[in-house]
Amino acid sequence: MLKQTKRLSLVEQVAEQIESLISSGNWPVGSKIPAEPELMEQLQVSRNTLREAIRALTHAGLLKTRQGDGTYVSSSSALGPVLKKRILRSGWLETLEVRHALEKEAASLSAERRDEDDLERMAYCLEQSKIAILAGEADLYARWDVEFHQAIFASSRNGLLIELYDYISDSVQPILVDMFHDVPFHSFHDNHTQLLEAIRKQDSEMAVEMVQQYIRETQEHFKNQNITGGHKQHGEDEFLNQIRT
Amino acid sequence: MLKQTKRLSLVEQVAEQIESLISSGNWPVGSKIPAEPELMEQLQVSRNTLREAIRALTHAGLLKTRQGDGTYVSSSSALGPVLKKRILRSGWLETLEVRHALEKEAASLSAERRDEDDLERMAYCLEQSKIAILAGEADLYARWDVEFHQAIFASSRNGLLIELYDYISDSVQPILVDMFHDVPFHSFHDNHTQLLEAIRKQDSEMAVEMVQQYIRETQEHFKNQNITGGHKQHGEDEFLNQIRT
DNA sequence: GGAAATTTGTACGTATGTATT
DNA sequence: CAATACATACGTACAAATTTC
Repeated sequence: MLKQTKRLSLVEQVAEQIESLISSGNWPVGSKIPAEPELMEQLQVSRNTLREAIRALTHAGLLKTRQGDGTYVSSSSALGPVLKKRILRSGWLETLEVRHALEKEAASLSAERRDEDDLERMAYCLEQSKIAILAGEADLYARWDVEFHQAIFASSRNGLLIELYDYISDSVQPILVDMFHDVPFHSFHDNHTQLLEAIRKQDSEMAVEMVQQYIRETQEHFKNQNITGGHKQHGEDEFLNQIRT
Repeated sequence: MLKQTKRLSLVEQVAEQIESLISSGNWPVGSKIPAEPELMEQLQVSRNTLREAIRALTHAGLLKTRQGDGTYVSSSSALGPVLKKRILRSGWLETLEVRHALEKEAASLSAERRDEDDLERMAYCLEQSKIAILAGEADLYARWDVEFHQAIFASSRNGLLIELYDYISDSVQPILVDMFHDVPFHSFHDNHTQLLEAIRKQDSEMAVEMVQQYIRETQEHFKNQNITGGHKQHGEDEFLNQIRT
């Protein structure tokens, strides 16, 4: 029943062009795109056609328009916004379980594929987090903890895995930052040090075991806190969402 | 500080309404939605406003319009189409690695949470696949194999996990069906039988081990076939990295 | 407060593809 | 096959709301 249209509609062509301008970096995230009259001239289309294209990308989460001001790039990929919207309908536990699945895979792949630069990057992140611990700065520690995990994912050499983790990780970041206030930092730091060592020795099984260890600690925290709800607490502030994601 | 922009744009309101009609099942997948004039009347908006809303949902993959015919519902969720589009840019190996990450998690969770109905369903799927093997029907076996895995995911009780698997699984289905022609079925069937047994005994570690076993067989097949991966050239890099192990 | 810039919403006309008579 | 009706595609023009300076 489904037939493939040989020719894309004009609106889709325009949307494709704009999308490629965004993904290529010509229109960076946060930048203001040209006004309607100018784009009409450059793309040689009518206002209605241009508006439908922009509306499509706005709905997809790539653009944000502010009446009386202009239209701004809010994301470089359509996957992020959609995934985040879906995650809002899930409970914290569901989201964390998916995140953990990705973390175990990344640790395993990292142990196989990491190079010296990767190891150096991970070690640097751990050093910085150690400094943050000694200074007692929870926020700073959380930031370097995230960087550490992202370094592991980067060394997995799997772009899809990296991207999925980024979006899911963003959505559960608040709850994890909150957790850092109740759980002793050094426990995670010791674990992460062993995780790095396993990756350095290319011991996939040990790396996965280390990931599972801090996952268990995270889950213990959830049980103690008796958190059962969804993401709603952090979902209502979507209105004052900045231009940048 | 009265900051909140109280109202969504008219177009977004219309899009929301249509989206909820789709996700609620009032407009099932494959059905034809009312024509523009009728929707204009029902929603009390102008034609352009309605068209922008429909265009947004069309771009998101929820609707498909055919000039001269009408507009049809093509998906009940926005996540599926976007994820599939993203996967097209990845290599087969990348996609399979993510899929495997989800499968391991699902097997582990299933071992913890499955009930008797779940076990019954899984056992039934295995029986049917056994029948397909004896009849020598590869397509039929592939279908029941998919059903078996979906039964495992269903018993993970994690809606996000289930949804992600569905979309990713769809995208790699062709390559897996192809693989069934070269790999002895009974090897997978024996493995799956043990996997079911592990889930029945609520032995998470054994369940994960069984998943990893058939993953290894799948990867062996890829090495032998010298498949360079996906629709993109860069997929070859990931494959070569995988070869090194 | 006012003027300019920008997006929003509406109305109408024409063209083109599809199905039906 | 031709004619007709219907549905979507694309274009122009005008008025309104919002933000910035």
